[in-house]
Amino acid sequence: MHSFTEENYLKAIYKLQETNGEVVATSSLAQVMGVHAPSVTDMLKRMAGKKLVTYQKSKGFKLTEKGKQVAVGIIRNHRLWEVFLVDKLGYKWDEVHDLAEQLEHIHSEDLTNKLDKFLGFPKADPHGDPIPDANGVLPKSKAVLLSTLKIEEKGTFTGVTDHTPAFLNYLDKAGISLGNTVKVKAIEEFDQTYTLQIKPEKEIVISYKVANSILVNIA
Amino acid sequence: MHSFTEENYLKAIYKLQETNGEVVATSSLAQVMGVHAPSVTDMLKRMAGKKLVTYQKSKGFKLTEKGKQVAVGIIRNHRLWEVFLVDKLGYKWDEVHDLAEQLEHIHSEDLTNKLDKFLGFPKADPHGDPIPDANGVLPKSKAVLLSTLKIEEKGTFTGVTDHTPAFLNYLDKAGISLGNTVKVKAIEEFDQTYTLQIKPEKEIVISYKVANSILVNIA
DNA sequence: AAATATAATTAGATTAGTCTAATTATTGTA
DNA sequence: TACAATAATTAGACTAATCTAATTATATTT
Ligand SMILES: [Mn+2]
Ligand SMILES: [Mn+2]
Ligand SMILES: [Mn+2]
Ligand SMILES: [Mn+2]
Repeated sequence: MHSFTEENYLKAIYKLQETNGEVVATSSLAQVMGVHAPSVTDMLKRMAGKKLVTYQKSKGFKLTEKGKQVAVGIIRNHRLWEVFLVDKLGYKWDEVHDLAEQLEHIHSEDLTNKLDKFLGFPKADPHGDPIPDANGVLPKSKAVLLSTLKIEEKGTFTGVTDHTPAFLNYLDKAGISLGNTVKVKAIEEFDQTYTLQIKPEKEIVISYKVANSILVNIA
Repeated sequence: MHSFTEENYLKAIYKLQETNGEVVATSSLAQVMGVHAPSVTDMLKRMAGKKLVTYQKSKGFKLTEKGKQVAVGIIRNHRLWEVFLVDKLGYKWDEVHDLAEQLEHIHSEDLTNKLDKFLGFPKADPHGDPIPDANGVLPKSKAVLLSTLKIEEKGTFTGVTDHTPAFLNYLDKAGISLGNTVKVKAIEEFDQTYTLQIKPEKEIVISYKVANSILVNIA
């Protein structure tokens, strides 16, 4: 079908479009793909030929509907495999991303769907990211950054925006896990440090940087 | 580490060495890899440079110890994934080979070992082929071809030498599954057709070709 | 608007893995 | 042993994905 490389470009474009708007620049893509700009220009021209992206010289590019379908399919694979690794094989949430980067490229819709069923049709991966369904529909999340909450507001910890093992490990050590209820007890004026209540009698202090990497659903 | 292509060459050489003796010919390998002879010469020269095989111009090649280790590792992956697909995802034994051809190339010893544990350290894959342990040790099987049994001899069906879906499906239809006890009731002089007793009161007739593709452990 | 800085593309090369056509080596037979 | 058949290698070319260096296009300042 498509090469791993093409699939990785599609995924990267998809994610850039999600966060940075419709049109993606050569340089951004080069950066996230870890290649130099001319490689991107070349690759994208080839992919435009396959109708996976639209491309106008020096104007950037965006995914076609077809390209988007493929991208979402890979993301579905990635997140389902992450659930498998954590729920079934006992991996920790900070260990699974690189393996899922490999497993996401196994080409079989049937396998993906059987895996989905085996896992009990999970709605989110171990990091709280939503899993597209078999039709490529991605549930729209209404989670917001913890850093947008005001004092006394409450929410449920549903995801992270930083997926690095370093950050995930920090959360483990701090005792914050997906599903926890958090209530903002105080926000330090000077440096935006947050004091949170998690569990009835546990209070913790986190930096703004941390609060800005945590997603919550407001209660 | 190694490319998928290299891994597939190693696996193919390993299997050729198992069945056709130590030294492998360019043409045999070209045939099983589905490429033309010059591609093999090229590839094998590169692989000799990496000390995966030894190569003497026009004299054929064989795996080094290092090459053998890699090959056995891939085979371990392949067979464990086949067990996963059948035992956990509900695939049938004739459907899993091509998926395992993809999954076997996931690079992670740790994943392989966790999968092994999750599956309960199986000794054999769904086709009865032995699974190498974490040290690459492959249990030596003493299974023989059903076609070597004499009248009134009994055995346990433990594997197949033909892995095609067509043959596996035939066995399903004939009602022969791994683990079944078989007893040779008659062998037709004219065409070597076998009459077998499987289960207390069930007798079936199979061709020589079939008897020659079934492995049994003599009781 | 012109000058400068930044971003993107083109040109030309490289590597892995493959091909076809031509050549050389090995093997089997007369 | 010499001749023919078969097997293997070399030569030269192609594609996907990458690179560096040079060039062109766009954006930002003065
Ligand atoms: Mn991930
Ligand atoms: Mn994830
Ligand atoms: Mn198989
Ligand atoms: Mn098998």
